[in-house]
Amino acid sequence: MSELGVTVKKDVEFGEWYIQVVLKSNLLDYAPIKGFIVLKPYGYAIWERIREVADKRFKETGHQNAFLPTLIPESLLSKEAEHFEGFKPEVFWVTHAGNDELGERLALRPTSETLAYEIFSRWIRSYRDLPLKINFWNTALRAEIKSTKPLIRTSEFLWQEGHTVHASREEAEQEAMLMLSIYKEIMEEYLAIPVIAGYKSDKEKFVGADYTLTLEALMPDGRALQMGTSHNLGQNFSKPFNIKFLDKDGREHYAWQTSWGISWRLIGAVVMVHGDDKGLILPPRIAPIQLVIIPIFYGDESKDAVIAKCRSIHAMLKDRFRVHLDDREEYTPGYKFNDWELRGIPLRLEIGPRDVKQGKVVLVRRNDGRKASVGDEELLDVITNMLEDIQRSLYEKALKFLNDHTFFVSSYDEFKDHIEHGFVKAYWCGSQECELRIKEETGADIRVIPFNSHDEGIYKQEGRCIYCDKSAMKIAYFARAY
RNA sequence: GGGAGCGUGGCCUAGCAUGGAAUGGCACCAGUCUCGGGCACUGGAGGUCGUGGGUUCAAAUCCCACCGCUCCCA
Repeated sequence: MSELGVTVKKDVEFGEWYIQVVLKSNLLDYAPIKGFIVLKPYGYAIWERIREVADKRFKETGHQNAFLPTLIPESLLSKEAEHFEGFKPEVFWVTHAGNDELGERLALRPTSETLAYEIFSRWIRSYRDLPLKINFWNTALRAEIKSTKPLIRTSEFLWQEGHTVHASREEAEQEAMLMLSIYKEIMEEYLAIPVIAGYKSDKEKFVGADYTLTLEALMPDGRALQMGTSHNLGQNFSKPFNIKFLDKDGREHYAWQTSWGISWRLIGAVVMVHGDDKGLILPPRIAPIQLVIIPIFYGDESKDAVIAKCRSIHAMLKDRFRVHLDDREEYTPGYKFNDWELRGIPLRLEIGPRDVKQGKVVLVRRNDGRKASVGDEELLDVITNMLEDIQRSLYEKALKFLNDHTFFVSSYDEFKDHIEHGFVKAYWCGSQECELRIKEETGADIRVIPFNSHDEGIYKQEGRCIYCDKSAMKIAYFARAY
């Protein structure tokens, strides 16, 4: 019992719990380099599900996939000064080809804006070439010396980075907002994780962007996790990279740009938000295996009948669901129950001699352990409903946690009382000075300045900054973050 | 940026104080047997004790240096 399963309680030792779950559920392994991980087939299968869903939405909204090099010449990376300064401390550099020192250092991409835009500038001539909407599924490398955590913060990560070029400011704004809404849909409807949407503060925005839109989720330990970002780059890159187009008016204009990304960090969020003391719990819509069939038999005579039924049920389900028949003979059913629970499979289907006789199967829900005995003929409908119900339950539970751990405060003392337990929502005057002080004194950042905060009743009137007490129109969500 | 911990078969671990044949469990392989919540038994294979140097008749153990990894806090 001891070492196969998770040996600590999620509520008691959250950090240790997380590590044990991601390792023991076979999502990933450590790599022989500090801060790097190996995504194993099971973890990669989850990434493939996320990618499938996202890719479909990207294509529906007119984006195309492409690929570009991993290496970026220093001269390009440094072309937009603010951007370069921001990434400089965490860039890995290639300095040699074989034994020969390179004339110019090459960066392992921390993100591809500079490289992509140097290329885009050669592709774009007129307004007819716009909008240009390209997405890259690749990895990025950022040297994380300290505070690494598998999937959440690693020196290399799988992600997608979308890059678009538009003829007008308005179009770029709409694009940044559209992609944020697609991300939100994926997070809430597929990952079953509620998120707060809004703006980053200037301090926290992407270096080189006019502004950054973000989606923030709350983890069970009360810390916030940035789930995805969408940047309006304005003309900050089109100018240094000379992305110009000839417009209908016969004049050349600098283009307007966006970039946006989500990463395998989302898998880490799913683990943290939904998992329990037994291990992973995967939302049905992204689970690589939605239900697992486990045969139970005594002796050879019941075995044949049980296996036969398992096969026919498997055949019946396999076109509708992602289903796996675990017919390994070297493991007992009890072992398999624990094993698949650790891996977070949403539904378990048990078939034993009793069920063969009665024309039924036993269904067990991973999220709440509830068991049901179901007749073969109604199985398809019952499973469909159960998977939907599990998906919904996970979201609702996460939403309740978010609501229960979001605190509106009107004094700095209250702020400090709550900041370790979740999101603290407070008025903020907008000055970076207050933001920095709060960070220093409490360890908390502004995670997001929500959209439409003034539409909600309580915030309609002007308030007072939580730190300096000057008049404030803005509401911000503060939290300690990963 | 600050702090702590750890390196011994694939994994976990004993041994280290007081130097003298490397311990046990899990996993693995073969067979018998079992199966409605991590079955049992028998046998088996598997080791540069992180690396380098030093002390010693003798080093996992003592000394020096290095390397690597992890966690916690900001």
